Amino acid sequence: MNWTGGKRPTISQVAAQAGVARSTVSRAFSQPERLTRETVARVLEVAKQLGYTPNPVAQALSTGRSRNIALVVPDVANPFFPPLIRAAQRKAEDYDLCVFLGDSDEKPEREDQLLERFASQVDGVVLVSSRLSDTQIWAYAQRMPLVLINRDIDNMLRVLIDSAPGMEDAVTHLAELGHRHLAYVSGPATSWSNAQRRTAFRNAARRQGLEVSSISANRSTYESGRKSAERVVASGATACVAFDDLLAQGILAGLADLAVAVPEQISVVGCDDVLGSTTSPALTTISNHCVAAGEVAISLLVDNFGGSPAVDVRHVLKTHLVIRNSTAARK
Amino acid sequence: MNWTGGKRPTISQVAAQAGVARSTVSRAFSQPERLTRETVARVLEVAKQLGYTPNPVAQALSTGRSRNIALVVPDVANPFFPPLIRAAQRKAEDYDLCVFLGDSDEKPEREDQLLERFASQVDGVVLVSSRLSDTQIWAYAQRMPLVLINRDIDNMLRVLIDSAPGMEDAVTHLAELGHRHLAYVSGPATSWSNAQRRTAFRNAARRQGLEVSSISANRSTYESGRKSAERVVASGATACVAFDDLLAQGILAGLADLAVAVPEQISVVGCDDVLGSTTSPALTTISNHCVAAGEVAISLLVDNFGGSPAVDVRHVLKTHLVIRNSTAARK
DNA sequence: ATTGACTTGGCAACCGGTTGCATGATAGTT
DNA sequence: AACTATCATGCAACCGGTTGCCAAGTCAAT
Repeated sequence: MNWTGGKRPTISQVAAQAGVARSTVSRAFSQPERLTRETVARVLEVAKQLGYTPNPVAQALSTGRSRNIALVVPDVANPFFPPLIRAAQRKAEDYDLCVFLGDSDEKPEREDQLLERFASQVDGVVLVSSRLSDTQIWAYAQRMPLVLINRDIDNMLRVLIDSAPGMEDAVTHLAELGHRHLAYVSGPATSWSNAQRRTAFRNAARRQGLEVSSISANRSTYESGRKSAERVVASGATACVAFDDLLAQGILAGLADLAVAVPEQISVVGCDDVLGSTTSPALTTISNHCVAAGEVAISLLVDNFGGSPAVDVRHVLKTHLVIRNSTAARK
Repeated sequence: MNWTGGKRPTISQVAAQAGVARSTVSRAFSQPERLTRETVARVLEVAKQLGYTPNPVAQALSTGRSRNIALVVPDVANPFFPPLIRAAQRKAEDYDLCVFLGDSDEKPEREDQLLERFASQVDGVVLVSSRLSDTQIWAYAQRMPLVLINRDIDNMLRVLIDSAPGMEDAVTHLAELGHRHLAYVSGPATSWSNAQRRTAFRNAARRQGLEVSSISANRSTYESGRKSAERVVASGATACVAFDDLLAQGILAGLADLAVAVPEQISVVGCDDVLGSTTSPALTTISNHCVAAGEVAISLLVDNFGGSPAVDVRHVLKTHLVIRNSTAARK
C-alpha cells in the first residue's frame, strides 16, 4: 500500500453519495448562495462524512489560480530575513495563501532558476533584495505579479526601506559626540540597500562637514566584519557605520581582538536592528521595520492579483536610530 | 491586460505547430527514448521557439505528484532553524523539488492548519520539532510521506539529534574544571529535544556524582534566558548548561547585568552551536549538525516517495562539545 | 510474397475540479 | 388559465497535461 492515488474522496464521489451533480457539489463550496439551503446542507454533510476537501491542484488547473505565492531571499540564514519571512508567511496565511521559500545564496543564476521553477505555479512573487538585473526582473514582472523589497525599479510594485532618515540621525548623533572622521563599512556590491545606505551616509557626513572613509567588506557576514576591523582602525576614523548588524557585530569582535575598546576608542553603529541587545556592547543601530516590510509586500501583492503589470507603487518605510551602548563621546 | 490565462503556450499549440499529436509532445519531454531522434528534435525545437514549458499544475493533476514538499518549523526566527531550512531547501533543489515553508509559531493548532492546507498539494512533509501529539502526527503520516526532525515516534521516518554524547562531554568538561554543582536551564516544555537534553544532562551528572539544579525558562528566547540568570545564581550552581544557544546568550547577558563574571564566577554552556563566536565571551556549546539534519531529512523523504507508511527509520546524528571561552575552572 | 516481431506515434480516456448555458420547476402577473 | 420571470440544478466543455492501447509502418526471416 502506498500514498499515490490514495483514498482522498473526489467531488464525483460526494456528488454520487449526495445524489446531485458534480457542479452542485462544487457550488456548495464556492457559491453556496446559488443553491438551496437544504442542498448545501446535504452536500456539506456528505462531504464532511466522507472527509472530502476540494483538491487544490485541480482547482488551480481549472481556475488558473493556485493560491500559492513565492518568496525569494538571498540568504535565509542572514538574521535580517527570518523576521521578514515570518511576517510575510503569517500575512499570507490571512489571505489563505501558501508560500514557497527560495534561497538564492546571493547568486543571480540561482535566483533565476528558482523563479523559473516557481513561475508557472504561483499567483505571484515577492523578491527580497534581488540580485537580478533590472531587465530580468522586468521580464518576470510581465509574466506574473511581482513585488520587490529593497530594490527600486520604475513601474513596479516595491517596498523600500529608506535608510536616509536613520542614517542622518546616526551621523548627527556621532557628530554631536564629537567625532570628526567616520568610516562606512559596505556590504554586498550588488545590493541596492548598500548603495542607498552609502549614499545617505556620505550626504549626511558632508552636511555635517565630516571626513569620511569607505571600507569594503563585500559579503555581509560576521567573519567579514571581523576582518574589516583592522581597516577601520587603519583608516583613522573614530567611529564607523556598518552596512548591517551582522557586519557590525563582526567589527565589534574584530576590535575586541585588537584590544580596541568600544565605545571608548571607537564607536560602532549597525543597521537593521535585528540583533536587539544581544551584542556586547549592545549595538547602536538604525532600525528598519523589516516585519512591516514583509507584511506590506504581501498586501501589495494580493491587491494586485488580477491587476495589470507596470503599475507604479513605491511604498517607503522610514528608519530611525536606536541608541544603545556601542557609541560614546570621542575621547 | 492582466496575467491570468496569460500567453503561456500549451502542449496543444506546440503539437499543432510541430505537426504531431499532443501525446508526442508530452513524450518528447518525459520519455524521449520512445520517439525518433528527429521527432524529438523537431518538437523540442518548436517548443523552444514558442517558449513552451510543461505546466507543473497540469502535470501534478494527471500524475498525482506535484514535485513540491513542505517544511514546517516552530519559529523561523529562532537561529537554530535558518541553517536547517537553508540546507533542506538546497537539497530539495537537487531533487528538483520546490519547498513550502510553514511557521507554526510553536502552536499546535497552527501547525495543524498548515499541514491540512499543505496535505493535498505536496508529495511529502518534513516536520521540525513538531508540537503536535503523536496521534496527530501519525494521522498525517498515513496520508503522505512524512519525516520528523527531533521527534521520536515508532514506525516513522525520523532524524534525531542525539544530545547525549555532547552532553556527556560537556558535563565531564565542567567536572574536570572542578565544578560540583551544575544547573540545567530548560526550554519549551513540549519539546522533545528539551526532554532529551535534560535527561542526558541528569544522567551524565549522576555518573559524575554532581549536584544538579533545574531551572525552567519555558520559551527559547534571548529575553527568557536573560531573566533566568538570576535563578541560575540563586541556585548556587557554579556552571550551567542551557537548552539552546539563544537561551545561553540571554543568560550571558543576564549574568553581565548582575555583574557576575563569565567564565570566572559561573561557566555557561549552550546547545546547537548556531551562534559561532558571536557571543561575548564566545560560547562553549554542544554542536549538532543541523545542516546535516536538514539534508538527511530531505533524502529520507525522497527515498520514501511511493513507499509505504509505517516504515521505521531512525537516523541519529551525534553531537560533540565545542569549547570556547564561556567555561573555565571553578574559582 | 507472407508472416511475425518490433517500433513509432496517434486516439481517447482520465486526473478533479469550474463554469457558461440550458432546462424544468416554481412563483408571480394579468 | 395562460404567460413570463426567477431560481435551483444539471449538462458538458474545458483547464493542460499523461498514458494504456492500438494501428500503421519497417524490416528480417521463412
